[in-house]
Amino acid sequence: MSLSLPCNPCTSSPQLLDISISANTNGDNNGDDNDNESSKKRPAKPHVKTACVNCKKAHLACDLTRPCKRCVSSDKADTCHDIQHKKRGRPKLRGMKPMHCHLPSTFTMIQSASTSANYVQQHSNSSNYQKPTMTLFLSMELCCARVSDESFDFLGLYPQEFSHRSLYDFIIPGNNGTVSRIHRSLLDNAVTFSSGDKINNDTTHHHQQQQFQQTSKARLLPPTQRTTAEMFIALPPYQLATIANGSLTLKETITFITSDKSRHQPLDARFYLGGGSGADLIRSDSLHHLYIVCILTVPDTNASLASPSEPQSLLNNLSFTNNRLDEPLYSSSNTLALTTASLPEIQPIAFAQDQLQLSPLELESASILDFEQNDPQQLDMKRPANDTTGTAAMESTTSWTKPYTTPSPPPSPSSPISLPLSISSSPYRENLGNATCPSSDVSLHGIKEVETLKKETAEVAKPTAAATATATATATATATTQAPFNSSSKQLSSTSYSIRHHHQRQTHQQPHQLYYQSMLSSRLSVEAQAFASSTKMLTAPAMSTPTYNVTKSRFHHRHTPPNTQLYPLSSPSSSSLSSSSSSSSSSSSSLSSSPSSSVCRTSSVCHTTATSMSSSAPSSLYTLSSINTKNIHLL
DNA sequence: TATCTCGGACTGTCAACCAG
DNA sequence: TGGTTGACAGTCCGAGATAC
Repeated sequence: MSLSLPCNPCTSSPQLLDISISANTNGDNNGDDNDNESSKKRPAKPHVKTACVNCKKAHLACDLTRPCKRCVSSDKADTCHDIQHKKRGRPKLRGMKPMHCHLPSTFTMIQSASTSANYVQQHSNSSNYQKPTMTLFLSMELCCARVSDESFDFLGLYPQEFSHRSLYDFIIPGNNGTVSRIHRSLLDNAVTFSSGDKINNDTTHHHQQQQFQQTSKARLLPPTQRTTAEMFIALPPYQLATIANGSLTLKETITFITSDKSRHQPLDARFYLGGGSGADLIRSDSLHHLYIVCILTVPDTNASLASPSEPQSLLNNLSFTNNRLDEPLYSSSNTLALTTASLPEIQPIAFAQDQLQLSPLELESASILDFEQNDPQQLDMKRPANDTTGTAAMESTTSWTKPYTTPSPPPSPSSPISLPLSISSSPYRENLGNATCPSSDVSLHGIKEVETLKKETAEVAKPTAAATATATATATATATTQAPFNSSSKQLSSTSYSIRHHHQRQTHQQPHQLYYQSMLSSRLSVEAQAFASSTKMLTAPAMSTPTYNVTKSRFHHRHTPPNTQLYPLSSPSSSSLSSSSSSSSSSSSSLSSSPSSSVCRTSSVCHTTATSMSSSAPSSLYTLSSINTKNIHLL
């Protein structure tokens, strides 16, 4: 008769493990006549406290070692790691907790503590206003690596519930496009920032600008941090929240799905590239440290009415005080010292938003325009200042501030917020064209300066673009390709088109598209998946995932349609997931599906990056078969 | 035959509830 | 306050499916 020993966590210790096993052995020896009973009852083998991701996926026994024996035997040692568990036990009654109550949490406390270190508390009385913020640290694939405790207050979801899952899982399907575009913008921001690692600080401003233009070019983004990266756990939140040198900050109101799936919660979201682990967009060798930070706040109707004369935080390092994240980032008085003419030296000029490029993303690309047109006040982009890693070139940006798109009424002429600097500074914004500029909160002065800058940039761009047709994306391309969308630049259209088409023939790809090809996660946006599928990795750079020998794969036989060339990202879905897949993304379905199993599968996909998938073919089997790519086949 | 998938049993954890 | 209950999450057995 076997002994049914409780699987106490203490049994994880080797000593107790041995005791329990021996007890079981004794029990079996004493009662071998009850085979039927013993066969029904579980053996007393204690469960490990945490199974590795591979064993969990396979529903197989794991052990305490890492890599576990099973992973070693199955050649999956490189992907053998623990996953973050959800909170066990009966959940607290969610209805008992008032929404958005600001309970002290470790995360918040740490973040608050960071205020003194990384934030500038410009006005003392602003500290009286405490607004809870929810922070998400995401991989460059928008998979959640770490989430602050406020997730429960905001969405009724525990931080663990975000683990390794895509951000798309938590937003309404209608916002997929918005998030996708933000994602794309961040990727472009990362990929097309100046590749000139060294800019001579002694050069004159004009020379510096030219040098910046010349040294700027598209570059390849190396494999970045996965959601399981140690840094997400090891680094304190305030450090992770540090913005990467050169990153843009994108603001958008995104509607999230709460724990009560029938209820949605709109939140103001700010996205920027995280530099807490040393990522610096100026230094190409640090790009693999990149990740994405998303800060969420509850939309504040009063914020839009905030008077510019109210105490506002100065955009310094992180550009705002963390307890004022909900506020529009009005510039402080010293913002006026900045002029658009000074912007190019620090802006990521190598944006190539070739809107009319005849790529598979044509419609999506054009939607960038819609993005702003449809809701011009939603997108907020500001120049970041940086943290301690700021270079000399970026030091001039430390006072960058940018309150641009808030629902607030246009500032008064006496307001220090007279110039929407981010518009002129951001090539992304520039790319949107004047038609995309919100009319309500942009002063004429600002528009004129924007157009002046565009013209200047375009003039510099023309010869450069013609000479560098082989470049994937350049700032000059930005200046030319945005022309069709810019009514004020029509005089450049003809030239721009010729240059653009020539450029298009050479590359066909934008920076973020290169990234889509390199970071082959099913949790990427539909756009990314579609692009990676359509381009079939033919032009993928050196960082591309090694091709997977699908001839050994089961799903190749199961699911591969005729004449379909398989690539990791575009691998067909498994039969188990195909039923729940949707064209928008697999995210929505996974959220609404059954808890444990679906989460398990979802997280497994999130773990899958180019590196993991390329690690070994057998280990890719599961992932590949789990990827939902129903929409891929529709392309 | 080997390997993989996955339903579901079993068990741990924890908040809510309740009796003393 | 301590015990009980219930809800939920994690582990992994084992049956069935699939590949070779």
